[in-house]
Amino acid sequence: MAKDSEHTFCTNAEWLGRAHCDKCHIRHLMFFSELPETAFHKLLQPIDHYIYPPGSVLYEADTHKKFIYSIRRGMVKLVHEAQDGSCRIVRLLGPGATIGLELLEGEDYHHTAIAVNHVDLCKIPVSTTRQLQSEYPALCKHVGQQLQEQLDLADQWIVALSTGTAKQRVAQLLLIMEEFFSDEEDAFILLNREDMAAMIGIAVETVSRMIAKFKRQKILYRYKDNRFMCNVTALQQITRFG
Amino acid sequence: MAKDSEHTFCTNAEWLGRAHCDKCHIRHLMFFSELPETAFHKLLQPIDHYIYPPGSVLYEADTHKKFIYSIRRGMVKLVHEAQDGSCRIVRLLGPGATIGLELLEGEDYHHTAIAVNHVDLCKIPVSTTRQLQSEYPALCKHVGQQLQEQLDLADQWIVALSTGTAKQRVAQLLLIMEEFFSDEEDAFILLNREDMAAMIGIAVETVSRMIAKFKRQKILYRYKDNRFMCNVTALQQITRFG
DNA sequence: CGAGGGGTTGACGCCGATCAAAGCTGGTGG
DNA sequence: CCACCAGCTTTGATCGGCGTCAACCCCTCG
Repeated sequence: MAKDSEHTFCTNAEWLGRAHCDKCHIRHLMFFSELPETAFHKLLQPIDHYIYPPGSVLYEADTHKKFIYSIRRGMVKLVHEAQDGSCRIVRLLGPGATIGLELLEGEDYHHTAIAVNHVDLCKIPVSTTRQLQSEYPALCKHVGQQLQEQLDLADQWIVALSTGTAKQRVAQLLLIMEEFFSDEEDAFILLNREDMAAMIGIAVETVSRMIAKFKRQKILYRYKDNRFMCNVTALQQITRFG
Repeated sequence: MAKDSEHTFCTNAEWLGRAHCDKCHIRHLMFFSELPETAFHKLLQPIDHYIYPPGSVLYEADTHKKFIYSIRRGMVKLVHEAQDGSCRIVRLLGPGATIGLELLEGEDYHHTAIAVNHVDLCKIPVSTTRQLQSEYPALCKHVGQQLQEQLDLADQWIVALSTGTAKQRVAQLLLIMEEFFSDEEDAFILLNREDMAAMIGIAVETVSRMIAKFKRQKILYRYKDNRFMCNVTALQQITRFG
């Protein structure tokens, strides 16, 4: 088996071990969903499985490491930082999403990827991806699907989160959290104000005001711990009429 | 050769005739750039070549026609219209871009596509694309490239055109026009105020004010006809410091 | 010549950015 | 166990930018 040149084993707290894609119980929604089990028997580079704590930087924009990540659990934000230090979140991704796919076309990452939650993911060398792509054309189709999904998300970001009044945008954001990131009990984790502000492009204080108001109006309410629920129809009204 | 069931020949003013992809002099930048000439000898459905006048609707969101378009000349805007009638332009595409690729994954178009200019394009049936994809895996890679490019554009849209003050956004928009849509003389066509407003999400009057101010400051000036040039460094200053 | 559409400019009011200060909460150490 | 602190959230006060409405200009076309 090839040597892993980047990590010293056993001293990396985040490293959980080699991924066993052929036995992965959630492979149906992961990056290699279409491949047969035998595909993983002759990989030149290992696929590793990590857990990162909140705030971890998975990779930075304009660097050229050589890994694609498939998210198993948790949320990752893709961030663009302007030269003046301010930053804008351009995407928020969860289980099943693949990030770093731009390495298949170009040299370096297009965003900085940061763990929002505790994030559980598989780290796949680009070379492995290329190898599997050439052997299994179905993987190309899956790459296309991933890209199309992210394109749709980006478009939604423009239309829903970058248009309208602050109130409307916050409402849209909550609807998105509820739709894409709610757990089996239909509750979702409320991001901190800074992240929300960076998503919709308004000031932190304004986000806080809107969220506080929604809480007072019981449109948004704590369910358990840090998990919240919201009145979807009320929020939809707001997105339409302000 | 298969019948063209949609168009009555010779009565359609926009129809220019069958495309001859194997002889196309700009094929290197079109959708089928990687395919050998022989690939086009056994197509089940024809590929047609059209010119549409400005304002033509190529397709509408949420309809399910079955064509992908490869742009040869001119500009196409992808529009999302909200339920209240307002609309937002999420992408502006030029020669070499392919639109309608979402049909490869789903049933219907995700945007309304409208010609900005006189637009010259090839209309490719989805079935033909699938057929060629299965025969030539290289086409899959090209689809991936197209999607990645559009994803990068969408991200740029979020970061550059949906962030900052009105002045900064207009400056960013001009820089984008100059970078991506300038002709061989480095001049570009100035869009009308309504389109610009729909791109950056601000009021028409505000766009007008900014453009007028830039003209007065000679940061933007008419070159010939409706073609303009701009002072790039001045605009870059503005995007940074307002 | 008049009508109509797009662009420009002015006046006004409101939304939201900014600065500042005061709660709240979780973590640390005495 | 409580005091204290740091970081996050909330709230208030103020001011500027921008949306809105309206008038006017300019050009094209009938």
